[in-house]
Parts: sequence; C-alpha cells; structure tokens
Amino acid sequence: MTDPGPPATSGQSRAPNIRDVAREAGVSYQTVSRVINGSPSIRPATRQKVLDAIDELGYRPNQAARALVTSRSRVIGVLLSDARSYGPSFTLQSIEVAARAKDYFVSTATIALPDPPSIRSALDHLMRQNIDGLVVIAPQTRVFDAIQQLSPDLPLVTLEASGRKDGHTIAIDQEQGARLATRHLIELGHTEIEHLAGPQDWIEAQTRMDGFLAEIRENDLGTRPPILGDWTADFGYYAGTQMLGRFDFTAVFASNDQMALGVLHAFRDAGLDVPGDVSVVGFDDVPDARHFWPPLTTVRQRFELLGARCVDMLLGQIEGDEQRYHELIAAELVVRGSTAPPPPHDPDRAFRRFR
Amino acid sequence: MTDPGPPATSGQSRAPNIRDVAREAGVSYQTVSRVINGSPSIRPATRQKVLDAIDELGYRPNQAARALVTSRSRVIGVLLSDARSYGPSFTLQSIEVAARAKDYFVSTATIALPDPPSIRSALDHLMRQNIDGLVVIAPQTRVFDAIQQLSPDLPLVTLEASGRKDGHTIAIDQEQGARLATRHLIELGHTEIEHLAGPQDWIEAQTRMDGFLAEIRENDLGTRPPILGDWTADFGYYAGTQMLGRFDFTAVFASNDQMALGVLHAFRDAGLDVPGDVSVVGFDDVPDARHFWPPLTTVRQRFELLGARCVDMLLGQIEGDEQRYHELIAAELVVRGSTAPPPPHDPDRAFRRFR
DNA sequence: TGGCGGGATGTGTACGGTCACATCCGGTGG
DNA sequence: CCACCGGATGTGACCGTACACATCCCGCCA
Repeated sequence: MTDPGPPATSGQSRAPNIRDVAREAGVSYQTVSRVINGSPSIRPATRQKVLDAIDELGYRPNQAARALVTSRSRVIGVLLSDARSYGPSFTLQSIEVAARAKDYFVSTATIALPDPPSIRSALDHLMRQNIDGLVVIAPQTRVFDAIQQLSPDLPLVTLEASGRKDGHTIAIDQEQGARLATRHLIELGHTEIEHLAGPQDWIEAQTRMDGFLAEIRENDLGTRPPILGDWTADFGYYAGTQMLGRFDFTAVFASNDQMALGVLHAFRDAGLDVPGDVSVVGFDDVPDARHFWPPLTTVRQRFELLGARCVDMLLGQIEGDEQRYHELIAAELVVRGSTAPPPPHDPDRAFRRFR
Repeated sequence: MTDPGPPATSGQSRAPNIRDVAREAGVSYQTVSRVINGSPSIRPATRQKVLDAIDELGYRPNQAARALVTSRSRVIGVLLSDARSYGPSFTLQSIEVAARAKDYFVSTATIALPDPPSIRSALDHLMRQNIDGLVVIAPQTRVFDAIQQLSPDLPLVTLEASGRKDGHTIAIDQEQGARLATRHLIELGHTEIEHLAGPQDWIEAQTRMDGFLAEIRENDLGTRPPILGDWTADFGYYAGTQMLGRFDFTAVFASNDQMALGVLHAFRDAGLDVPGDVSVVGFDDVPDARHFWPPLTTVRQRFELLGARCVDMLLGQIEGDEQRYHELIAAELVVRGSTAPPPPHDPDRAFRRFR
C-alpha cells in the first residue's frame, strides 16, 4: 500500500479522488464511478472491494467535478422575502429537510427590500450557482413579475395562492382560509367586521382580502374598506387604536396573527374586553397564538406539508416528467377565546368608550 | 433580466463559456478569465471589449468549473438545530445577507432531532458540498461534540456563549444578559425568584442559568432548583401552573420569551395579576414581546449584529489570516410592564390563591 | 541600433468526475 | 465447435475554468 494511514494523511496532501480509490481497490476508475452511482451491472464482490477502498481512504465524491460534467448542481435555490417570520422560515426548513432526503442542497437568498434591484440581486445570486431549480417563497407581486423574466427552462415552484393556474404553484388556500375566518364571525352574529389586511403587494394579503370580501358580499353585509397593514404587531397596535376612533364594528379579522396580537394589545389598552366587546381573528396559527390573551382564534396553515410537496414538484420538473401541478392545501379554522357573539347593539358605544 | 438577443438561442444549445466570449471579443480565453477576475494588467480597451462580449452573450462563469479548479466552492455551510424560531432564523438571514455581499453562497442543514445520527447526517450533507467554511447555530452540547470531530482545517465559527476561548466563537453574552434580568428583579426587591431554564443540552440555556445562579449567589439570596423547560410557550404554560402549587416566589425569570408567554398565560388563568402579584422576565426580545399582556420585560439580543461579524470571522479564516477571535456582544435589558416591586409579604398567599 | 525589461496577452495543463464506446469474458444455442 | 450475446469492466475524450509559464510587443537606455 502506498499510503498507510490514508485518511489522516500529512495534512496538506490533496483529498483522494476516484482514481486513488480505483488503485486501492484494484479496479478501473470507471468501476468506482459505477459503484458510486449505483450502477446495476457490478459484481457484488467488486462493489465490496470498491466500498472498502472508499472507506479506507475516506473518499468523498467531488461535487464540483460532478456538477461540471453533468451540468447538474444538485442545488435548489430558495428565494425568500423574509426569512424571519414564522411561516417562511418554517417552510424553508421543511424544504431543506425534504431536499436533503433526495440528496439535493438548498441555497437561500433573501430579498432585503421589496424593490427591483434587491430582487434582481437575490435572483442573480441564485442563478450564479447554476441552480437546478427554484422555489419562491416571496409571494409579492413584484417578485412574481421578476420570476416571469426567467428562462422558462428553469424548473420553478412558487408558493402562493393567487389562483393562477400556471402549473407550478402550490399553496395553502388563502382565500378559503379567509372565508373560514370571516364565516366564523358571521355565524357568531357579527355583521360589522373590520379587516386589517396585509400589504397589498403580497399576493397572500390580496388573496386573504379577496376571501374576506367575497364572504362578506355573499352574506349581503355592508362592505367597509380594509385597513392596509404591514404584517407587524406594531402596526396592528397602531391600527387598533385608530379603529377605535370610529368604533362601529364588533369584530376584526386580521390578516395574520402578529397584527392580531397588536390589535388585542390596543383594545386592551383602551379598556375593551375581547371577546366580550369585540372579537378578533388572526391568520397563521403561530405556536404562540394559543397563549395570547385571550387565546387567539385563527386560521391554521400546515406549513410542514408545503416543503415536501414542493420539493416533490420541483424534482419532478428537474428529473424529467414535465407534469404540471396546481395544488391547494386547505386551511383550518382554530377557534379559541378571542371570538364570541357580538354584544347587544348600543348606538352610543363609540361615544361612551371615549368620553 | 434574461438574455437579450443571441443567448435565447434554440433552447438546447449549451450555455456560452469563456472561449465563446473570447472568440466574440477577439481575444484569448485567458484574457477573458483575467477580466472576470479583475486582473490589473489588462488594457482598458481590451477589458471593455471583453465586457461587451460577456454582455452580448449573456455569459455567466460556471461555478462548478471554478470550484473544481480552485478547490474553493464559495459555499458557506450553516448548521442549524432549529430554523423556525426567531433567533436562529434571524441570524441565518443576516448571515446570508452578509455572505452574499462577499459573493459567498449559503447552504443550510437543519438537525431534525438532537441525536447523533441526525447531527451526523446534517453535517455530512454540508461536507458533501465541499463547503469552504461552517457556521454552527446549533448551540447544543451534542452538536458541539460532533463539531470537534471535524477536520481542524475547516474554517469554523460557532455562535454560542459557552465562554470557551477556542478562538472561533462569537455570541451575544448570555451570562451577562441573564445577570441583567436577574439583577433587575433583585433591584426591584425580589428575593424569591424562580428560574424557568431552557433545555440543558443547549449551551445557551446553561449559560443563562449560570448567569442567573451567579447573580443570585452574589446577592446572598437562597437558591432554588431551576425548572428545566424546552423553550416552548406550551411548556411555559405547564410550568406556570406547576409553580403555583407552591407559590413561594414573587418573580419568574424565564429563559426565553416564549416560555415567559406561557407563564403569563398560566398566571392569568389562575387569576394572578402580573406584575402586581408576580413579576415575569423573558429573554430574546422577540418583536411580539412588547405586545404581550402585560408587555414583557426581557433581554434583547441584537441578532442582526451576529451575521455580519460571523461572516467576517469566517472569511478571515477562509482567506488566510489565521487570526482567532472570541467575541461577545453585550445583551440589553428592556424594561416593560411585566415587572414591578414584589407585593407585601403574605405567608398565606399560596393558600389563599387556591382555596 | 540592439539588448533589455516589463506590461499585455496567449498556450499547455490539471482539476475530478461522467459519458460513449471498446473490450473482455463465460455461457449458450445452432 | 464456433459464432454470438450480454454482463462486467476498461479506455479516451470532454466539461469550463485558473494557474504556471511562454511569448510578444514596445519603449528605453547604453
């Protein structure tokens, strides 16, 4: 044997390659390649010899060399607009786990600001790695526009529920979820419902608002213009205080749990009882929501389902079968303590509250 | 943007390479390479010709070929134990942004369960990509043990505050933060303080507990065994209800905001007033904390500082200067509504509470 | 005027795999 | 008994780039 203790060799000597393994095993490098790639026509004895040599040398296939010759990087790019909040980061994690199970790598790029240069920069960064496919968890219309510019050859999955049937979308059904929340309030007897929407450049925010408005309309209730928020609890608080200026509603449907939390805070500060005086519904069912005060009625999104399905779809595109999907996962209503029937009608309520 | 004219060729033709560019520009491929890599000895006119050709063809350097020949992948691996909660995902995002600014890619691997096989699997996955460096945001002792097995040649930064001075650590000072929280309670007059600690296989949980105990000891207060939690609000709720069985304390220091939220919930359910009857402090300052009820006094971690510094350190190691760092970032106390001086002493409090 | 030096550019080679094809081999059927 | 066949294995070429080195060209000075 040339190298005695091959794995922990003298530090700087280069990593073993496929030919080193071949020499060690007494076969040709091509045979080693076949073993690595699970070719069927290898005699078991030969395979074992090779495996032993691999083990002995501590050999690892060089991903770069492989990518170079196959022009497959085995990298999936994930474009995120915000990796900090619960939904996206949960989804990202589930994508990563699913991809790893299929021996794909995940590389992320976050969009710093929702402006075209940021989007371009993030997208360029991903493309520079010759990604095999792209997942977009950045359901903003601008991002979506940028995506359209990409080569149609690039396997793509977008996670959003715009309702477009362009064949590479998977999402939790935002509209249906919003309808669930709204219907729940209506069934409790509420007729004056405020909607605190998300930023309208977010497709999800639009779709939730659409669901809300549709449900309102179908129940012949009066429409009131939704308030446009920014997803943050801080904004929820601000909006909550503003709403109380004209206290002509008995329920609020906030487009996510964070804003709902802020609303709860504002109402509490104003001395209101939730759900006695006013009901509040959120969206997402973040793990904390059940510990809010009061525990928040909200719409659950099963983010953990998203990752696996989305990787499936993407690999389907990458590895050939050009099947097109459009999949919607149902959202679920979770009723907790923040909703109740509306209080008896009291025309002076707004007045009394602030005298 | 996609490719303007020529590149959008008949679909299947391979991507342009350095020689195509050379031909287009009328120079040798090596000159193109020099332009790409910013070599100084290129005549401006030549450089421009090359740049034009690159633009014309929509040329992109092939990362795999580059990695193959330089044996540098420009990929930074990030090992995470949990990508879903606020701190880690925020940190991850800031690492990614910092890395991108330096033209490095980020690839993540999440540890599904905190057992050795999972850790190994995640680590293997990263190593398979020939990462240039590794960031560990998985401050669990077991992960740390696994890290020790790695080649010492691999540039490494761990984000944790164990106090070890092994030269590649950066962290927010957990012990100091815990001391801040504890001292705040002591200064308010609390002498009987309960600590709801995190899981003890997390280095951060240990260090926070150490800080708590040290501060208690230095103030000559009686020690009581901390409760060991799992970071979740659900556990915080459970622990909160348990604590009330022997209601012999006036303050709780929870090792993170989530558990603090659960504790608040439990106390509220029991009819206690926070901070009138009992004070609660958290740790992290998640964005929601100010909207909890009552708004949570907590310890702020400036996660956004972590990413940039940590990428700096890592690239320092990767690109040569083998300087060793050990950096601690100070945590800050944020006082809100969940803390107040203890109520007057009342030996029957526990009894009255549950009669 | 010719050798010389240095900036600008070109040529050969290696990186570590995979693919297409060639080769070898033992068994089988005509 | 031999051509043939198919499974198992080996050989040559190539993927796209960077590095080391060779070459070229030009101005300068002796």
